[in-house]
Amino acid sequence: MPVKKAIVQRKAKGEYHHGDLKTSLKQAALRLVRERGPRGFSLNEASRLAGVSVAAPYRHFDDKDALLAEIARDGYELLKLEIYKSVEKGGSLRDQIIESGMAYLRFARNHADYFSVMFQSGLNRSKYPEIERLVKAGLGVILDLAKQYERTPALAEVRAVSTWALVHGLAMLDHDGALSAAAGKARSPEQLRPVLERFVDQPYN
Amino acid sequence: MPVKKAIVQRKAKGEYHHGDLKTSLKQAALRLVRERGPRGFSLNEASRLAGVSVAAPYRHFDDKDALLAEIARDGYELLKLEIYKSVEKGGSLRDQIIESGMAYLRFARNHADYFSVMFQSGLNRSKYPEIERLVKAGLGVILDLAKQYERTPALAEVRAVSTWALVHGLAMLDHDGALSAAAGKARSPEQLRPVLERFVDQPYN
DNA sequence: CGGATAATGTAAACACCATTTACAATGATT
DNA sequence: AATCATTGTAAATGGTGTTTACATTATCCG
Repeated sequence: MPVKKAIVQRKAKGEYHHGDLKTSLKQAALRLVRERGPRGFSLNEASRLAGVSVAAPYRHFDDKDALLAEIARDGYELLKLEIYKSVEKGGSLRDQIIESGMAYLRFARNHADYFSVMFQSGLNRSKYPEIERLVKAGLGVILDLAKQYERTPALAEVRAVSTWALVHGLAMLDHDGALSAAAGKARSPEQLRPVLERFVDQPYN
Repeated sequence: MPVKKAIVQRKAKGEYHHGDLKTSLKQAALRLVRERGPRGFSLNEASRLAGVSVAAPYRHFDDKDALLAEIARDGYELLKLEIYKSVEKGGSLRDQIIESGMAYLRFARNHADYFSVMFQSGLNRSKYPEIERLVKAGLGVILDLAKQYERTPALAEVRAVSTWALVHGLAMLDHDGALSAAAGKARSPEQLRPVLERFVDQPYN
């Protein structure tokens, strides 16, 4: 019979060890980001949420940035998975491209907390090579699709870069409400599908 | 004969008043952002750079966020100016659209510090209506161009949103080095011009 | 099994930071 | 010249990131 789970697993009262402090800290951080924005997160408060002293996190992370970076990494991995899933769902090449873009847009919506940490926390990504690696791998997927879609490598590169930028830009603008603010109405990711379709369907001559 | 200007105007030794503390603080903040990233800025250090006590900033800004917000506002205004300039430079409608996009890309490069504060500082923009207003005005420009460029309002909206997103996405990816990292070589904004041209030249049927 | 050792926690301390308060110096106005 | 708003200071408060020395627990090896 499992103990009732809090949103963030706290250390049990009489215990000395927490059990899974690392993931608890990440959850706590994400919760703080969700509630107070990408800058509203402090290690101390996360420690408190996990029921642990303020020095405990340093057994699991070099410093605050390292915790943030690991969350970002988790986010990139999550995003990668969702994109893979949507590509593997098959369909025509064109549909694969569109679906992977839609997966990106849905990710920005459904995991706004991760998205904030990934793109708005001001993290120095170059200090964390594993993240760089994931970003490049992400572009690799897009580039592969584009190469099949276009006749020449040069066209493929243009196609890949612009598709990536368009999707990322849409996700960004959507993420901080610029789109719905501009339109004066709420927008679901699905409503952006035509934008993506039009873009993908246009030939590069 | 003007006094030799430091990068950030410091208070003169014997003086009690600074003279232009407000802009000095903004310059100091921008410098810190430039040198240490969007999170590497503290009011205390900015005060020190301006040669003033840590309480002085509060005569000019409600709090730290208000200073950040004002810098962001300056950035939006600067961007607006550059876009206006490039639109007014004339040329065909198509060229106006492309040139305003290029102005955006150049801005992200030449004013990376402002760009960071505007889009990566995690500022709560909804708390600062003047910024919201500027963002909407920016979209207004794009929407106007798109309306002239397309036959129907619906097409114009799609055109406007996707153009905005593409340009913003390119600027973002360029800003944090994702593009050059992916290509394995440096990229100048000019090298992105073909991406923009192809996009604008594609008809929406 | 039991003891050594690694892993994981705590408490206390440090320097820094954002912000407030009471007060001082200066500038502007009548 | 007296008055009052503006703009600065010093000192204090409570929060933060991080380190250090020490305590507890888990793990591994004889």
